[in-house]
Amino acid sequence: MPTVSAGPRRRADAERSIARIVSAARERLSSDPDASVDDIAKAAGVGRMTLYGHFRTRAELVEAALVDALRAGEEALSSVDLTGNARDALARLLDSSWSLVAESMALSSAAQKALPAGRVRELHAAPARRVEELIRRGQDDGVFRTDLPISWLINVLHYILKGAAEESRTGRMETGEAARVVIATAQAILVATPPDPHATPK
Amino acid sequence: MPTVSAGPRRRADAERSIARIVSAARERLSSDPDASVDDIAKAAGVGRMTLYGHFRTRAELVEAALVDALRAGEEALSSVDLTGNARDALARLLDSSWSLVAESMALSSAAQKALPAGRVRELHAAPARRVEELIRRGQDDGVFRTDLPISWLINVLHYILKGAAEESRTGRMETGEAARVVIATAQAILVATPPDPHATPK
DNA sequence: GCTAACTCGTATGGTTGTGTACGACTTCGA
DNA sequence: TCGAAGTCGTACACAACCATACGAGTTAGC
Repeated sequence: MPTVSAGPRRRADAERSIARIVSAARERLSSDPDASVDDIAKAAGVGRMTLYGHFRTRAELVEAALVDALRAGEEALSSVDLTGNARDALARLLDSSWSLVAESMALSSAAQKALPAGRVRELHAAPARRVEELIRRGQDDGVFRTDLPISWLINVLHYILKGAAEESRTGRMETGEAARVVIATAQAILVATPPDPHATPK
Repeated sequence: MPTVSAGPRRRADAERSIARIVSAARERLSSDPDASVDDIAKAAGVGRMTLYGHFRTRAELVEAALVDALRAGEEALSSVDLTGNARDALARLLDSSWSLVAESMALSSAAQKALPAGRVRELHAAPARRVEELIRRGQDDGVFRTDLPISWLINVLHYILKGAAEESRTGRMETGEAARVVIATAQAILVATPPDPHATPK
């Protein structure tokens, strides 16, 4: 795996090529999950053979692109302040996550097809943990609801983000509007309704 | 389009073949959106050539399958009582929609790829209208929120359903649990929070 | 029972994409 | 500067898939 892991010391130009390839793979796959290896090589400005010299299969390439995108996302999200009121922290987190998810949505679906089942979810474990911790804290504080499975609460946020990304991609929603809508929707799902006026009798 | 539209009178066996093909197409494409024409023909128990005799291209076949699935869905949903409290009506509608969407999710994605852009949404217009009317009524009754675009409210329900379908498909959520979770989530999104405890100051 | 409609197998052509092989050229790095 | 590492083009093998053509057999419908 010549991604970021301990490389057996490569030459400088090889390093540069790999960087350009991974970058191009992210860019191309993010706009078309079915982009061919050839497309990506062209976009990277290298020959297809060079690419195959570093990534033996398409799957390896896609995984490297996804890992890189996740790394970049992790970096961007690590600076988000998650302290204080959980409801507001959630808003801040979503505000920063929104564009990241929107951009790498197609990439994820490419990975879904090219990688063995479960691998994508496995790679998303770290970012998911961040969300999970925030939700748990909100629950402990009595701000978030506890009557639905935590795994669903985590994933539904992702589905909402993906949905909003598609709305904006196809021009059905303004990009600026999207953040507001996503946050309002997510809060509606997560925030515990205090009294519940005409609660359904059990 | 040899689907349901006024056929130029076909023979009985042809009619039967078409029915079997469309049915097989629905079944196969619903479990694998990339199923080949050959797969579908085999599943229908007919030769590939027979299939091509009725559907000139793959796109035509996929569209026929989608139209048929939508027709079946429309039929099932037409018996749902949407009167009374909008919140409860929504629950009934989702309870009936849930499994339909879950089953035809892959089919939709197949259509997304095989059909020209926007065509899928066009075909979904009728079912979407049903949801829209319910939401509007709920808004008029003061039961549903009005601070988010109606198109988003409609689509987000669909995203939730798709999400729940995936959760259940990959075994991360019980099928029985899914309906409850979907309904609770959808209600949280749509139902207007009466007081809003610590409203964000404008 | 006769015709037209239908079915079906096999073969063929064309496209697209993945992955490998070979050989020549260029660039890094010590 | 010299060897190794890297790059690159072309070509090839291979596999799917879509779509068409031909021709022979089968069935429905009047």
